Amino acid sequence: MHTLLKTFLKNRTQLTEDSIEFICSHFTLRKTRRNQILLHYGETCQHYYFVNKGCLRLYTINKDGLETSRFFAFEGGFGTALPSFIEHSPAFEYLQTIEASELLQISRADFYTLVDTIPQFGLIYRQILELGFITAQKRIYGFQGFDALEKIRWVIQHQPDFLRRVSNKMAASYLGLSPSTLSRLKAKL
Amino acid sequence: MHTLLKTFLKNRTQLTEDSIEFICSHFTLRKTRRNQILLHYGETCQHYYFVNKGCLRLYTINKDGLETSRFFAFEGGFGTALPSFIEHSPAFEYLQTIEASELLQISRADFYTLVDTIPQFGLIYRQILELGFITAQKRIYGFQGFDALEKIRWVIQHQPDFLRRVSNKMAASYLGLSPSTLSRLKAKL
DNA sequence: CAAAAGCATTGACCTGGGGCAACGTTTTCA
DNA sequence: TGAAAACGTTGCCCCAGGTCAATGCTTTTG
Repeated sequence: MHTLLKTFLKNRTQLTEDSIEFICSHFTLRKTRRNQILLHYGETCQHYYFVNKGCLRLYTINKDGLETSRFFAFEGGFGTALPSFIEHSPAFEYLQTIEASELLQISRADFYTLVDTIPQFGLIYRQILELGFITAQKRIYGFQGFDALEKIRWVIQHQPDFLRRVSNKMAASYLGLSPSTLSRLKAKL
Repeated sequence: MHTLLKTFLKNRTQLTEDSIEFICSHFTLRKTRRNQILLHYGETCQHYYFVNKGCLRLYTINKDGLETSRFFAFEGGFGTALPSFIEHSPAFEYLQTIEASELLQISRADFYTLVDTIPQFGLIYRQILELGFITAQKRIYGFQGFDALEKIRWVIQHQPDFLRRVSNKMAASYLGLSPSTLSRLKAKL
């Protein structure tokens, strides 16, 4: 059950088998259905999730009812509503699994206890933050000045499975395009 | 010379006077001119900067020669080309002071030594990362679905001094608008 | 397993905001 | 301090990509 998570941990730091077991023991399995919502807008996020199977999506709905996808985590990735989780404040976003999924979840309290007591785990958290920061920057700034076609080429290049895995509608809302435009342009390669 | 930095540190954690002095002793003063470039595209960023006076800008120039401003740090703020600094790799951006400025700079090596040896400083770094992450998210996702006028209202609301302090051109490149559009819309309040 | 709801695709039409250029003002620097 | 360069503003034109709607396909659910 914790195989994938253990691999994740081993790939990032030197940790003894015992520490790894100890860390893993704080993660519990949660099975979810397609389109199941884990966190509603306005709720405070209490868990960090590791995706064992399936896919986690972070999104918002603006005042006009328009959905915007912010982030997707697939197998082997971590995800949560980070601003809410960090600041312990109501989220301005939703968290859902877009497929039937298996998540390993850890509570906020346990998470920060591990961060503060196991230096290696603190390091992993720092890496997650650093990487998250960099990835977000790259996506955003990489997109700056891109037209619709360039954005599509960009995802195909950087996340080859993305368009296959995610619905046209969600992909469009991630790229900041209308579903029609994405559909039209995909038809032209 | 280190007054502002000390205030910054004191506001964020409990640190003894000695630790604060010790931390500050690693920051050296650097005076720069208007439009002086501190880091060129392709160079590896070796310093973290604290702005004592003036303003630091992070920007890129794309293949068509178009400038995009990514981030501004004013008095009392930290700034650097974070992806390059973190990954110790060539930057895909420039760093400059857009006014004559006084910066307190710390070398990458010293910075990470402090992070690793003074837990409180590690905590401050974590806070900077968390905050940077959240701020970036808010700016980006806050802008999603905003039209030009809404973006302008957003900065006026959240960074009232910004439009006054920064040239029309730079503000436009930060907001993802053309200078003409920004100019036109400012005229209509 | 059939009705209903949701999604993808595509055509017709429309518009926000970008590009370009002209002109006045401000900044730069020899 | 004066010529040159850079910037801000504004008018005119145009197009990438949005909205809306029709059609057919796929998924959901009672």
